[in-house]
Amino acid sequence: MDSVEVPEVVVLRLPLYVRALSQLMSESAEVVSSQQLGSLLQMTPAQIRKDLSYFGRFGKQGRGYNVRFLLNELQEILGLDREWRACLVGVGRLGRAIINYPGFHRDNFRIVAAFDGDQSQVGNKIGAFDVQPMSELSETVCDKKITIGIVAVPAQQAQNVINELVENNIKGILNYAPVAANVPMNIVIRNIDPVLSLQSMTFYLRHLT
Amino acid sequence: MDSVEVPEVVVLRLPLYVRALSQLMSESAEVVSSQQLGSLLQMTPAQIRKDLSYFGRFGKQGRGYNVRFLLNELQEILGLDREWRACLVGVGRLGRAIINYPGFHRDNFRIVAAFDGDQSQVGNKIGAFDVQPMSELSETVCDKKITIGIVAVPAQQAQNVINELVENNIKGILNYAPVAANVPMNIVIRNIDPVLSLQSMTFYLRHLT
DNA sequence: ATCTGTGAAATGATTCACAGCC
DNA sequence: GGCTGTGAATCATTTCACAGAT
Repeated sequence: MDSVEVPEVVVLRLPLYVRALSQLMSESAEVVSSQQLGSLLQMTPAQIRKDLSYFGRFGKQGRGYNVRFLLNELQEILGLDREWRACLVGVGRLGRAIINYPGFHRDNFRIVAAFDGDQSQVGNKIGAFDVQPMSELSETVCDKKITIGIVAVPAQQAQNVINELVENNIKGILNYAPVAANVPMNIVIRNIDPVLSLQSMTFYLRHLT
Repeated sequence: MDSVEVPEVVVLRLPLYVRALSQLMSESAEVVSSQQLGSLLQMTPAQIRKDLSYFGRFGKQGRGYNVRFLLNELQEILGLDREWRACLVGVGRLGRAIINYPGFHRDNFRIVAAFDGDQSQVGNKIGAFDVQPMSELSETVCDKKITIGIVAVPAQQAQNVINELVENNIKGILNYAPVAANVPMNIVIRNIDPVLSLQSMTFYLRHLT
């Protein structure tokens, strides 16, 4: 219940459980043990049980967890039982790819507006909607009940864009720009940075060939 | 030196240091303290010093770290002092976006081949090269000295594709498919999954509106 | 017999705090 | 005065191991 004392690492793992449970649902599994879930996700059963125990007692001793029930509970805990609306900032190649990526939509994250600081992009049609100028951010965020901003601008502009988003009432930021952006403590930011992933990977590969 | 006992969290942070140092270089900074680096990256100076101490003594007491020198050392530690070649598997929308993403190339990661299991994609031109059938994987990996595989296929096919990559001598995998893939212990895998990021974000946002 | 939920123990990561050097 | 490098202390996370439920 008291989300303040749930370790962040635990929260980061909950979506993995949601995904595994969704898969089990689609396979018509009715019950799953922490053991099975663990081997599906390559984690120890103890960790799964401990993680879940932060939020309640969802299992039955001797049996395991009801798949549908646990999935529902976790979705509610994560706030996934509703639609989330996001705006995209930056409609270059990356931004366009993000808009067209069907994965967000499938999981109830809807991109409902697109902005760009570049005048030459403004007014262009991208998918279903027009690219808007940043000056319309405030109004659109309010009108369309947007809570999440997706940042797909060049590194140099990212911090400014993020500042603008925060000033205009955006609460969560998914940042694709390769920068360690600064945000106020009450804002949640997540960075997507494949180059960083590769650069830590090569540490382990460097002695090959 | 002995990379086995460097904690993985530390390795994951090194690329952040590399990036910050690159930026400092471009601003012609010559020296930087753990303090300054920390405020740039929002980390404690102690953590930075401790992280670096796993690999050597790079700083000068009373002064700090020479930017160029530290950058070079870290790049060498991470194996970034050479080019890494990767192949892409899956040339759908996501795959095409990945090929066109200039960020990899800028940091010396080169995508040098593209594959797709779908016959109708094979032979199409994507950027500079032809889409190849999976049957040519083995030969191409060998000929072009590819060590990294980038997976951009639908979730359902991902594990199979990853298995094929591993069987064909790929040592590192950057996986964009939303699955918890299984790989042998000697293979390094990194997952890029923006939906997971959003789903853990909403935990903190769920009580808004 | 099987599996959860959970305190306690063990392990791991971060931060402190200071000696030593510039 | 300022800063690094690092043991020691603190704090966080994972794993163990078992009582209790089915």
